[in-house]
Amino acid sequence: MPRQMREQQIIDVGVRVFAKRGYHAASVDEIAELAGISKPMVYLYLESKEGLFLACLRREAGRLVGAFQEAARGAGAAPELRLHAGLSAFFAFVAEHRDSWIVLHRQASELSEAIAAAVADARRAVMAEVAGLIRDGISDSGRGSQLGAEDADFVAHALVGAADSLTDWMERNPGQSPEGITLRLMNMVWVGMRDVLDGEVWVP
Amino acid sequence: MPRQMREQQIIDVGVRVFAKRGYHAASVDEIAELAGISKPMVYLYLESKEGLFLACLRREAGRLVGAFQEAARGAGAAPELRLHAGLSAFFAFVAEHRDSWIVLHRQASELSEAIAAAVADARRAVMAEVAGLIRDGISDSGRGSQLGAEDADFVAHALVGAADSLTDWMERNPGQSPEGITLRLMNMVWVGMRDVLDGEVWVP
Amino acid sequence: MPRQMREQQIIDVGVRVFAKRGYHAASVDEIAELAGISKPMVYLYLESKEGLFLACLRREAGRLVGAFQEAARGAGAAPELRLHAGLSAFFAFVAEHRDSWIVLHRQASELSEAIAAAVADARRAVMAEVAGLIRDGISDSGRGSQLGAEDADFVAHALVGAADSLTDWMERNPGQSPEGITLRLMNMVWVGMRDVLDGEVWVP
Amino acid sequence: MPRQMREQQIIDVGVRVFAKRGYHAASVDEIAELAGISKPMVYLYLESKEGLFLACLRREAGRLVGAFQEAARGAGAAPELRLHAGLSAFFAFVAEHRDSWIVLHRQASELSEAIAAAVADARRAVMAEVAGLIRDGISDSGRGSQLGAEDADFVAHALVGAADSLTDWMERNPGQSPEGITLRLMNMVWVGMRDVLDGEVWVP
DNA sequence: TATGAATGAGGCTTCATTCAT
DNA sequence: TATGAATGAAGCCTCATTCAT
Repeated sequence: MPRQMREQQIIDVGVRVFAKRGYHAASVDEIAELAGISKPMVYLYLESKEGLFLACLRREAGRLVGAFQEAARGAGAAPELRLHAGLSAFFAFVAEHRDSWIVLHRQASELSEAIAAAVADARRAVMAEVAGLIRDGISDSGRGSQLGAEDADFVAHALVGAADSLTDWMERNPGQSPEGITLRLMNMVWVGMRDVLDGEVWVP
Repeated sequence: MPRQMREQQIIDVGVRVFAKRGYHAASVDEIAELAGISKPMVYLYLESKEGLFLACLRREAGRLVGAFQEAARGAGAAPELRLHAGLSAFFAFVAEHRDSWIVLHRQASELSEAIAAAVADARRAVMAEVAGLIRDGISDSGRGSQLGAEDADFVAHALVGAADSLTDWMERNPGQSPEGITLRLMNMVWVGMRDVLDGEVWVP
Repeated sequence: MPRQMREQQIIDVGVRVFAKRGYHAASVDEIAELAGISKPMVYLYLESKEGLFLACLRREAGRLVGAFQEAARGAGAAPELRLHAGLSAFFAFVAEHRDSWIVLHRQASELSEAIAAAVADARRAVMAEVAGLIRDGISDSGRGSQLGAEDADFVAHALVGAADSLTDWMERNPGQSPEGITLRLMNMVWVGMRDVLDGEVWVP
Repeated sequence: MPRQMREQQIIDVGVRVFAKRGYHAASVDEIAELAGISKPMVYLYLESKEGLFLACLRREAGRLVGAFQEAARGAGAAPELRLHAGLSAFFAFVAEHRDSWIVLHRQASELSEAIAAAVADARRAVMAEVAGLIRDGISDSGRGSQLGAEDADFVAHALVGAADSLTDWMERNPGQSPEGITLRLMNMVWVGMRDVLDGEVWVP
């Protein structure tokens, strides 16, 4: 079997196993066995466990970014349409390529069940707290409530994820005060939510 | 030294080391040494490596959630004020307790440097793509541009984080189509951003 | 609590725990806890784990030998009566003091379940083989068969145990050939069994 | 070196070391070193310390049972001849394969020297007691004394071993009273011994 | 008499990785 | 191109045992 093919085949298995077990728990032994080859082949083609993981990472990241770009590019000139198309492609990719997304997103499976459960609990507690505030905000606004519990949960996920990710931005922008960041995020999300409740709608 | 104190001291060190090395790479040996005690003490007080990690996780999660709740509770009745105060406390906590946040957020450090770099690269590529669209959207809107590159980056981080987190929501709400999720997210973020550009501002 | 009493109390617990877990698997921690005292007390009174075990061993061995001697002594002058009484006391002791016997006899519990099972299997195979021969011998003898399967099993146990124990004798009597030992054992057991089948009976 | 061979070689060493040290005191390190290989090989071929011990146990048990069966099978039709041949093979095996027998029989070496000595002392005391009775019985019987001290010791070993082993039988036959067991054992052994003294001899 | 706190030492096990063919 | 055989290194965990009080 030609080198190119073998390599792809190993990466295929790698993605599957890394997704299932996480980086550390995955063993080269298992990957080699599932790929139907011997361990030295893995090392010959991918250098090391890390090399193999990087190859998996890069291929899947490329595919994900590619899907986003292609969709965005094909959606005309308007930037909001391009963004919309890109996001749409992203969610579709995640829905269709579970293992790829898990490897890129890594998490959960990397840690033991007990730990993963504790992490999930903590995150769930935060979500609940935030979702509660959102719900209160909605009913307080008196704007009627097209938004139910599910929606509040949706907004909470988006908000928590945004905050989570902004901690990276914060790190890269040392001048910014936590307070400033908070205000910006509130403006973006809260104003958007309020206006949506007011009937303002965006459609592609 | 009394039991209670020792336990907290071990957890202190644990948070530091787990933050620096990640769960797998952290060794109980190192933690014991930095705590100035022998390994058996760690096991006597925290049961196992996993037990120690869980203790770290729980204590720091409790502190974070506590900070959020306390701030929210002290901010009056209006939900948006409470949300604002909570977020503010969150960002302040993250800024002040680096290690705690890293342990809770885990990530990068769990993996080797090369891998963490590759992950960061992929994420940065996505960010750049998205930030570009945001910038285009802003200039297109002709609304003048109070928002510069830094702001676009901010929005991109928030948006990507939100999308990232919504993949979990998606998993828990199987009936939802990727397309529906996309639309909701666009409405929340894009409308908010547009209206902010139009001068609508939220202040606490 | 006076030293004497404490010591006996610790030994009581020791016998129980050593019987249940075997020497290695028994932990001083458990013994101290069950005795309701702290570990240093165990060391203060019994020197070491080994010292504790030896104390258990000696006390129980003394009791067993004592029971045997006392019974034998009280059974009159005829040696076979004395032997009979001693054996009787022995079996009664074993039946009544399970833990003591297990500690003296040690075995099974010393090893993991899987290993103990394997050992038991091997011994059972040997028993079956021998019991088969015994049964054959009985029916061959044409002497009618007061002895059933249960009896054959009894004889097999006795015979195998005797052989087993004679390996020690063999070791202490290097001049003896295996063949000679065999002949002696056969004479003792087989002749006895045959004569018993012929109706010769011994009663105390 | 081919896999099969290595495995046998490891088991060879295992038997030697387990016999010398006992299961718990034996270390995989030592076994690997004596086998001239690295520890991981032991685990690759035998799974675990327990797996290695079980392999030793099974191989040696198989050999012992095999020797017994083969001898018995080749000894003609008369059951007593077959039993005789089997016992003969057993004692020969034990004499020739010290380590195998120790591993199968385990004992002494499992425990520390001091403990093993104490156990031996206790057993020796019992033996002496019993042997005394036997001697007395012989001289009492007035049948002359072809049997000397050595013989009495032999009978004592057999008798004690039989009694020892019958405690297992007793456990498996709960209906049986200690007294009943005693009577049976006396009949079997004492009658045999008496008749042997009377000149009744069994020869193959 | 009694103990809470502490440790040195050592064992089993598992990898990622590489020869030699 | 392909592999069967082999290992260095390191980690988690558990004990018997002892201070200092």
